[in-house]
Amino acid sequence: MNIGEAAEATGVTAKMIRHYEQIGLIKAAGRTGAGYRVYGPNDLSTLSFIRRSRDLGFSIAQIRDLLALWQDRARASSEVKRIANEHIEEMREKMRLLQDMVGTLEHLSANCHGDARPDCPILQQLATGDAETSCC
Amino acid sequence: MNIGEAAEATGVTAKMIRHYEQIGLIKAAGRTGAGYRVYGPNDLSTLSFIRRSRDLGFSIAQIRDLLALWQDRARASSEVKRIANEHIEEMREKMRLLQDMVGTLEHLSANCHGDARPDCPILQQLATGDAETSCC
DNA sequence: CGTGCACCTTCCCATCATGTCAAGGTCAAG
DNA sequence: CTTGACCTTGACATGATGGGAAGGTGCACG
Repeated sequence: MNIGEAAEATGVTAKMIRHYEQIGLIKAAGRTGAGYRVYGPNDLSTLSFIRRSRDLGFSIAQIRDLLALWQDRARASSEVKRIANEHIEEMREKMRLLQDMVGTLEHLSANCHGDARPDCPILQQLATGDAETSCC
Repeated sequence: MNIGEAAEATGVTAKMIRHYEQIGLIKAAGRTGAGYRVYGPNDLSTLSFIRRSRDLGFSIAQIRDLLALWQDRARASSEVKRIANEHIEEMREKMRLLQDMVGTLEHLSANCHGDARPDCPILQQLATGDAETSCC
């Protein structure tokens, strides 16, 4: 199986497959006489695993660990769970930060006329750091 | 005022001030005879404006627009509000994506024993794409 | 006046995951 | 044999930021 077919089958682009090989996330694929990379069912499973991990937002480093655990028959599920929970916490933290920013900006936007006049609490806040519109 | 003092005063690192100058976000600072950049009160205001904008998650491109509006006395606040609302929507979208990932992963994690045994619904899902633990 | 230290300058490289583009080799069908 | 689709490597870009090297400047203290 060529890299293009493997890409099609797993949803990982050919570009990324080569990249993952280069950074050592996956082992180097076999080659034909002409130098084409060749992929078998095992490789496809690994690539699909990576794709699903990325879809869940795991970083390359985390995927590296997950792959190692996946291929370790003596693994403890606690370790997998730890990585997952860590990642959940990271994502929750990102959401918190976004929520804070959205909250502030929503408040400012709500107090902005949004018409042709130039005065605007959003710019006011950005310029001075004063909330001026501490209305509530 | 030196770049270091300006950085201290505004919370924008010297590194980033130079960078913003290079990409044309701020105009080139004046220089002393020796080539040191010099900053005045106006420059500090601009840098603080940028810093607050970044704290609210605006991209450089958006900040460029906001700065232009800020310096335009004939601006319409509707334009500022539009940029802000656009940004709010972007952030909400990011939160939605995160929430989806967190939801899925939480579900998997909740069904993982997290003990010394190797079987683990998280790895199961990553490997096969089957939710196996469609318990509820 | 000299020395040392903190600061400044420019320039290059790294991150992270991904995309784009270019120049050239290979394969299969017509 | 040509054409077109595919493969190869390599370089460069993104966005915002950090790190570091190599060399010049400013100031205070002895």
